[in-house]
Amino acid sequence: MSDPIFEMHAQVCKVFTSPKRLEIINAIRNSEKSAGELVEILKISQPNLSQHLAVLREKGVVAIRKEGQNIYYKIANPKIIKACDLMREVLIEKLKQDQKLAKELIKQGI
Amino acid sequence: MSDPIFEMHAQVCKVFTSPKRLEIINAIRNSEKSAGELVEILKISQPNLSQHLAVLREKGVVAIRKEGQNIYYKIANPKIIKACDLMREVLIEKLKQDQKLAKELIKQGI
DNA sequence: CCTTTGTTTAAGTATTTACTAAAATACTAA
DNA sequence: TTAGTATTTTAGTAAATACTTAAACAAAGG
Repeated sequence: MSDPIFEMHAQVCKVFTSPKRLEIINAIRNSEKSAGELVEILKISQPNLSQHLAVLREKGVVAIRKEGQNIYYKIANPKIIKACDLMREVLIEKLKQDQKLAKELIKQGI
Repeated sequence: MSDPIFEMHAQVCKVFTSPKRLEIINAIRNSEKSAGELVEILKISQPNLSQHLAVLREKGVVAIRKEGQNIYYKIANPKIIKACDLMREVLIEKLKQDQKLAKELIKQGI
């Protein structure tokens, strides 16, 4: 077994490893949304959405507010958005770099 | 299938979801290390380490330098370290918050 | 109480990921 | 070329994750 802090750290980061969870995080980054609203936005089944929300809750990256029959979700810590955005930038920069390399190879006729 | 950008974003973030990969990232955050050195540090088998390095390479988060028989690994983009550190802070803050809540409950005698 | 609406949980299956052991590749030096 | 060291790749298996369907739970209104 690895050091428990690395273990926990890895567990928290699992919130980012599903495109649907990333879409949820993106949908609630500026304003809270109910589970029903998220179903509309993501266009997935309610149980599937609910399971992804459960992952986000268990890892503590979302906070909830109950109002009547609705449950509203929001991001628990703004650092989550910062980290998420940074990784998006890493991806974009890598894609640009790959594209640049590809162009150079084509120019050289390889 | 989700939007390809969320799909790719999720793929990149998989580098953070193994405690061993986090330990590798931590080990090379300040200075490059060879695969052999990393085996020493992590205390895992060379094939297992090599597989984790392969994940890091495929996602483009590490850069390599070959020197003789050795292959040195370093972080490809400092934003990866920033994102990793932010998620660590999110974890720490959550642990502190949980601890605080637990204390309050005990004080109330619940 | 019964029904409706919003949401979660459970069960089953398919896919993905991680680990172990064995084999292969790459480079260096004798 | 042969041997030795560093590293990766492959194959097989065990464990974790994601999705679908069906069932359960919770709150509100008639």
